[in-house]
Amino acid sequence: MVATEATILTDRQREVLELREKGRTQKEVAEQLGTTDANVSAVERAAEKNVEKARRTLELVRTLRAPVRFTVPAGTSFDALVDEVYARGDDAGVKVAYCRPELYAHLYGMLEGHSSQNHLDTSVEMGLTEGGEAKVFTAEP
Amino acid sequence: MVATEATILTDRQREVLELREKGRTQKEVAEQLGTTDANVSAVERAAEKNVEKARRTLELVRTLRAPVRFTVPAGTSFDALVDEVYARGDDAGVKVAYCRPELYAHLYGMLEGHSSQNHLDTSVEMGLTEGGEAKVFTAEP
DNA sequence: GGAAACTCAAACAGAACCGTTTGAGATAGC
DNA sequence: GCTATCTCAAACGGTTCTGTTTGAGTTTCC
Repeated sequence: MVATEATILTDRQREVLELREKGRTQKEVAEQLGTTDANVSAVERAAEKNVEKARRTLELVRTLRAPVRFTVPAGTSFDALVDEVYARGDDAGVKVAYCRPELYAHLYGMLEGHSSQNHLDTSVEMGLTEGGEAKVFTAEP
Repeated sequence: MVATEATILTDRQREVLELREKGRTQKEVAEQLGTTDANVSAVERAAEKNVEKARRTLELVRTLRAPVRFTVPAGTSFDALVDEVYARGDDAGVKVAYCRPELYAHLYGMLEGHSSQNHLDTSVEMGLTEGGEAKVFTAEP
């Protein structure tokens, strides 16, 4: 049995996840635990939600610990934005982990909701992690 | 500002972590948020606990998803244990990510509380992850 | 069509967690 | 010694989460 201590999963959730991982159907798990399949489904869903939360938490922390942070004003073009990211990385001694076209595409994807015609609609807060990943801090609308 | 949605950190915890990350003292953060330094300390502590929980959760899940699992009986020597791990990995087509002395040392460290004189005191449940990491499932005493 | 496996939403009581306050105690630098 | 910084524990009211039940829907395979 795997221990749950100091985890955001409950014992029940771990139990269900473990049996399901072994290939049991929800009904089989339900019978073994003395409950209904609908309940197993619900517990499994809650467990997955928690795992996703844990994943996002670690990503948030990595973002918070970003050693490089700066704000780019509205109206900036993507070309200028890419330049800015490289420049800030250089200043702080962080090597950006993307080549230019990669970074361009990455930022374009992240900022789809904040841009039109290759220019930013709103000002955007950016960061670079220790590993050189580019992050956008501003929440999606 | 960084978003907290779908995370196990609360907005308050993220707020404190963020300001602290910028180098503010707890008292400065307390003044900015209109509370006491003891409170900031408590919130910061809760936040760190949550981050640790998230880390352990992901590790637990990686363990649960281990494709190779087996139990080693009490009395097994570390030499035999190491052999067993390699054999099980071979059987399942998983390449163990350690060379022999590494694996030996790794297992020795993990099983310190469960062994004496190079032999296991108790039976131990083991697993190999997809990446070939060796895990011990049995909880520490 | 029908059965099997699974999902979804609403409701409920009990448990866990939150931020905060209070008061006391480390720990380090001057 | 004093001060600044941070920690720790106990307690509190309030919020959130948990597992469960019930009843009704998918989706998928035969």
